[in-house]
Amino acid sequence: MTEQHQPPQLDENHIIATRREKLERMRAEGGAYPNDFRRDTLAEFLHGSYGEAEAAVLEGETTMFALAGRLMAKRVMGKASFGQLQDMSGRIQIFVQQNAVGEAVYDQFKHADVGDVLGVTGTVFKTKTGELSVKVATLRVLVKGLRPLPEKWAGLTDTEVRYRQRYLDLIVNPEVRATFEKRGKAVRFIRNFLDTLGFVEVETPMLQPIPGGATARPFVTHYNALGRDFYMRIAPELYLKRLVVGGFEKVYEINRNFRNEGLSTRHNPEFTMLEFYQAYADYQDAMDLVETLVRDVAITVNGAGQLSYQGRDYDLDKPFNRWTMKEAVLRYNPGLDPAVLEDREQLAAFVKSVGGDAKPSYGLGKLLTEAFEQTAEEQLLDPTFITEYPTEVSPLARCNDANPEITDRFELFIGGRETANGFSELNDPDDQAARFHAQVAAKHAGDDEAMVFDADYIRALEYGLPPAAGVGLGIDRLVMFLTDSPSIRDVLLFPQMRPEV
RNA sequence: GGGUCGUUAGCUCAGUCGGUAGAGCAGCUGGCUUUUAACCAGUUGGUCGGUGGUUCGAGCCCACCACGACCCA
Repeated sequence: MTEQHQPPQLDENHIIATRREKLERMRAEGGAYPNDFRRDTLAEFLHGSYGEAEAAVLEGETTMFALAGRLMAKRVMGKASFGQLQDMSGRIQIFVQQNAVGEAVYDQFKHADVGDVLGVTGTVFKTKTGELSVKVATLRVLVKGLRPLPEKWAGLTDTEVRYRQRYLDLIVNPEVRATFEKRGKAVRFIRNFLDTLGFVEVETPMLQPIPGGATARPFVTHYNALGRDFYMRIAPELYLKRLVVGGFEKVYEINRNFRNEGLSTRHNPEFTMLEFYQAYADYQDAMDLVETLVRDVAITVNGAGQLSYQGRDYDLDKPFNRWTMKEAVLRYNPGLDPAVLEDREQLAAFVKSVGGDAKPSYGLGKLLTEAFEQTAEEQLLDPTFITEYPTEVSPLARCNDANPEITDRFELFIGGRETANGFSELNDPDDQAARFHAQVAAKHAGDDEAMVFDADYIRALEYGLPPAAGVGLGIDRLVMFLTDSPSIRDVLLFPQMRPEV
């Protein structure tokens, strides 16, 4: 019994050792990891079909069902026992009687452990407390669980273990599964929403020779065959706009971006963005589309436009606020003289007074943005579009026709967090080249988030990018909001963590 | 990067003034044919995150390190 299947005892305790002994017994009897059991129903189906039926009616019910799942609770009383079986659809109680299944099988169930995967057949009935249950006819242990599950009452609460061992979190915390099902539903809805409007979904490179489309530090990797470094993309933007040049006039991509930043409850180094581009549309059209999309995704996922996030109520059915950046700064700084926003020295002093950065190289636009980020951003709880972003901080956006100091750009804030960013695209290749040069200069001046010159992108613009609007929308932050999740890690199945020691 | 808090049995947590390491659940043994945190009796299980230090003696005090949570940048 002690020979061939015994792996090195690295992480053993007596509970695991006991379960291994049970496994060895199963191996010896030739039934350790079978894959010939087939279920024909799910817990949810049984509840749906029989949950409302009277106990007396079910007594005549002879239909045999086969179901399988993880044993989540076990209550043994002499010669009759109850258990809870959990499958992908939910849980259902099973009732095992010695004189129904025989002494050997009953004994097997008595020694089964919470965490084992069982396959059972049987008929439905209701207990005297009225709980729909399966009266077991046959029962097999399909998979022996070697590690004990977390304690049944307090459960698994250690956030570190929950994130590192998400499978365990999913087994014992049903609401985690619900969050990720909502996430899937939201993404599916967004695809369907855009498809219906005639957008085409595409996939563009994640491994890029020149990182572009956003101001952020990229991850660097090495391409052996080419003998040079490549970058994990920080945004798909420049590729998607090349596709608009190529004639994909309504195009989108939902996929991962990578930014070389710290870890926090709001940031994960890889995150999911929707980006879409529409030719012959401007940022106002894009705002309208985003507003509809966000409202409808909430209704699809949660059933209503009204929802609660971290204890505060939100009503997405109401029109979203639309303020300019200056309006937002003045709104949250009631004593501030609007003239200050037009004077570089006074504005720099103000920015410093509210804890912002005011480097000598910053112009009025960058200082205004600092003031906005310091004093307004996190107060933008109800969905709010902020417009009139300074050109200085918007290297890819089209300048406003009436005022070249600002761009036709918006950001959407929900719950104090930036959730979407969109603008009328800059399609003048000479203007774009000039802004790239400014970014390159900023990079040389020490801004390691500044952009790199992308000559092919300029070449594409020289063929002619139709007038267009584009939007990036953070899926993770949207899902956080929709699922009332305080941390981005709660909406990522496997959030980035420091490696285990 | 800085601050605060945390790390004790498989899980959830206690641990007094520095003086032999505790509970519940889980596990094991026995009893129990409608339980549902089942119950009753008995019982196993510990490198107290790691490394040093102070001390006759450290889970507890000190230093450093690792990982995590929260706040700040």
